[in-house]
Amino acid sequence: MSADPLKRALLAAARSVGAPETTDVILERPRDPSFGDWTTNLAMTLAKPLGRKPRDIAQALSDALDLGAAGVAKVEIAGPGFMNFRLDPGAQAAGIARIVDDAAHWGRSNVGAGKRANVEFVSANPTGPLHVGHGRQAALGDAIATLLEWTGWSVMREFYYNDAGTQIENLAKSVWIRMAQQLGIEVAIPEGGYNGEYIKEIAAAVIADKGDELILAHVREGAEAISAGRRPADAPLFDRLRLEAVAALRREQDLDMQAFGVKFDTYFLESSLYTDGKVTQTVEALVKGGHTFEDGGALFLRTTDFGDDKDRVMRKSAAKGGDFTYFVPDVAYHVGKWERGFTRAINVQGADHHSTVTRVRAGLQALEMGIPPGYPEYVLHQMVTVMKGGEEVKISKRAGSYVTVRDLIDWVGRDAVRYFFLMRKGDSQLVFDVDLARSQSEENPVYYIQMAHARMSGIFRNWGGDVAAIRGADADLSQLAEPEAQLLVKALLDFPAMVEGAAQALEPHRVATWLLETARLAHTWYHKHHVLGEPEPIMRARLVLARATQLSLAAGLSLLGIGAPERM
RNA sequence: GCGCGAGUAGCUCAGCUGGAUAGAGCGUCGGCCUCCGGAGCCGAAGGUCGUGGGUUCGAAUCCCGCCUCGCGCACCA
Repeated sequence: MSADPLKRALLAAARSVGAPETTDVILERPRDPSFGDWTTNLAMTLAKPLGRKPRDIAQALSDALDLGAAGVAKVEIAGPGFMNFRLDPGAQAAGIARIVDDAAHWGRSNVGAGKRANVEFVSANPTGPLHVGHGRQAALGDAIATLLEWTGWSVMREFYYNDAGTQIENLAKSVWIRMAQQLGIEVAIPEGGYNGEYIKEIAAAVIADKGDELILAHVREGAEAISAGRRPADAPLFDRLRLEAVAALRREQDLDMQAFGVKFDTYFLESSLYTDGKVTQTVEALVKGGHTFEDGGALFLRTTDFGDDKDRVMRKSAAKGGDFTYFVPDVAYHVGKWERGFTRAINVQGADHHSTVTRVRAGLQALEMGIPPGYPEYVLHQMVTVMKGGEEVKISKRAGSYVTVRDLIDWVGRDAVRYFFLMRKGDSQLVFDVDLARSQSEENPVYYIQMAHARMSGIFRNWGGDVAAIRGADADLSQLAEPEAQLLVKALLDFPAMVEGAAQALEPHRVATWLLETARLAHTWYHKHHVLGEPEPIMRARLVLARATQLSLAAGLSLLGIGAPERM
């Protein structure tokens, strides 16, 4: 029994005592279960419009309430005017019939009504393997996208490659230097260069592949130029190295995401914004709109008109190279998202990028093209600390200076990595305990939840019947009257509302919390009450509950991209 | 200094958008293996919700001040 019949009955009761047409009924789960199954503060909110005491109103509402229609066994008035409802246990348990009868839609809703949302996440520069922060973004972004899909949005998962700009230039220079070193030339990696193992691998691959064409004198000249802070004279070779390096790292990052089970619909290249002319178009539109000015040879956008604390440079002065700063393509990129028809754009990023939020939005507002001020939305997450053997891990062999997503997956497996990244809300810092994630014991929440699912599956294995054919009508669900069964039933019936709330708040951790709690209730019920070997009516009812539990746990796990094993 | 985030049990964290006696996991202590998987279950102890004010019937939750920690404050991305 969901809250809906109760809500309708209360609304009718409210009308009959003279409540305004606009009255809304808010039902909540009481914090303390001994207060009942549902509670409402309706009488208190009606106190002012009706000019009566809350407790009197509560009594009048209680008298007017159609208990049968509401599925309520008992109403209590408590405290300043709360109304507590205890549902009829049979009526409540009957609610789980719809879980097993229509498993494919359980937990899904349609508030998004097919509107288009773009979820952009990871968006790493192709300059190195993905680090743990990207892992958190991947887990968050993928889960948020799934949550939106479950609530009726049409979602595109997008990865934005910053494949233009200074960092890529540094990447190419680093590869050049490693190549030179491997050819016997003595040079050092310059300031700001990359020095992970993977750079050596790329350099070695280039030599192996194109060794015959390499002109040693050019390599030497380039190495010296890079050391002196310039570009190599052999521009075609430098270009080639850049492309090789970017391609190699994109392959590597793709493999990382594949290992993590994350699939993107679109890979968007920053460089395409330049080749398509979108960047210059955006700049022209901004200049035309009158929100720009020049100072010291640089072109500024007056972002302070839109809440920024200082104006930002769009195009550097000639003395600084005359390039656009990164946020210009970023604005052009988001114009593109809007033009592609995404009424929502959600960006999942590390909190260290939060300064870009105001800037990008300011750029979009300055264009005055009707984009809402809150576009795009941002989900920013705090830093991740990796702990192993009681100590913080900072170094990865391949990447050199940071722990990679691949390291984590290798250590603890995909499911545990996903869960650990999602069990905390994004805006709190996360301690990733590798030893805990790896342990196959009750301490590990992932195993605990998966075990609950496996146990339900185990019941069906021993039963031997056709699990998929189990229907609510096969059983008298009022048999599920024990406290342990009722608590589990309530948790299961909360699932759709939980999903909707998590989707609306863009907070996948609510799913993780729900899973852990529901798994606990499932273990407790399983331990206390047997399914098989009980009298037929009881067994039938418990099979339905076990099936509803199995389906709900599997649904919650799949929302987070985690497997639901039939056996452990 | 300014902006953003965090501060809740010994530890790691929830707290459903302002509700009743603030919860979970781990850890600690104490129980439970003839039982659909003990990779488990049950119970107990444990908190001045960083701090000082304010808003109201009611605050961990909203507002202001202060303290601590993290991140960011480029003509880098």
